[in-house]
Amino acid sequence: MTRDDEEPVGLDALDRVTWALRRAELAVQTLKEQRLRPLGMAAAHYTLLMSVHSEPGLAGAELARRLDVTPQAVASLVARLEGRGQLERRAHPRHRHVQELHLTDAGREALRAADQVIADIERRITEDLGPEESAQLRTLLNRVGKTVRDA
Amino acid sequence: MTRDDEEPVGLDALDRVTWALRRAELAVQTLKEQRLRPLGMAAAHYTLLMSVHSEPGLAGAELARRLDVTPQAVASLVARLEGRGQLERRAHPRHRHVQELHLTDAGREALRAADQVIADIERRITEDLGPEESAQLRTLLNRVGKTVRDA
DNA sequence: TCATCAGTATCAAACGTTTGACAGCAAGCT
DNA sequence: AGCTTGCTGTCAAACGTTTGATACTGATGA
Repeated sequence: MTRDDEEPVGLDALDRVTWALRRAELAVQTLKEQRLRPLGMAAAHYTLLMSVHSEPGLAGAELARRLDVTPQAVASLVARLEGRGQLERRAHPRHRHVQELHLTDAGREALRAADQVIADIERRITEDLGPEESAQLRTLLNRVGKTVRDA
Repeated sequence: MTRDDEEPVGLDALDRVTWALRRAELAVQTLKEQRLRPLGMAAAHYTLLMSVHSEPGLAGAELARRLDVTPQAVASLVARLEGRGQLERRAHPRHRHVQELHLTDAGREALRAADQVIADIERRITEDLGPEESAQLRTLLNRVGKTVRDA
């Protein structure tokens, strides 16, 4: 490296990949939140319900790991959703201290309504990109995730 | 659309583009935070310093719009960075109520150190992807952002 | 058997952000 | 001039999350 990199600071920061990534994610998240609000649901609630739906019966701590959030954050969401009757905590058959998480019928219905909204956003994106480039974007994003996690 | 989409809920949610987007952004953000911590700086601080560096002299509210955060969040960050002597607020020449934001020398130095860390992460990603696909990823992400913002 | 260890859940406190409301300043208009 | 409108910055309160600490359970190994 004989090049003279002694710039005061990178001036090319605006067109970095991670910058574009942040902007895109922020925009998507904002739109989701906005569309979900009329249904009385936050994006975090939807994410949690969807996770429980796809893998019923796992514990809060385990769920927290999958979503990359703290166990307390999950507990907070679970408490709220349980209060609404959309989620239910059952005692684990073997480990008494552990609680399995399951969706109630009301929870399934709420998730169904929310997922229509989310799926619509997803559809708008994939239609704009086209099927080929959507798949490519997914691949690239997964590769970035893997690279960064291994760092 | 004669297809029967009456699934109880999308079971394909795990390989949606927006899901991959969330995972990737989360991983990148986590790594940034982790690498920036030893320097006593949060990712939000870095972002703010970088923005002020690239466009000095703009007001807090204007800065908030560029970063897609609330003015209060900016004010909070500015207060902290000003307390550290990395940022300075000057009275606008015409509008007395408005305050221009400028970096101090200490701020420039802190930004330089932080940017080495961030640029290293960026480099790791772009090297892993290759220049061609990095550019493509950037393009796709920008398109997603634009599509979603127009929705 | 008993002791240690890993994993889960819960509590309390600190932190950062959002929301809502307020006051000040400049430009535009009647 | 006087008035409205738009934008700015600040304050206070509510909310959600993280951090740190604690109690309990089941499994592991001496």
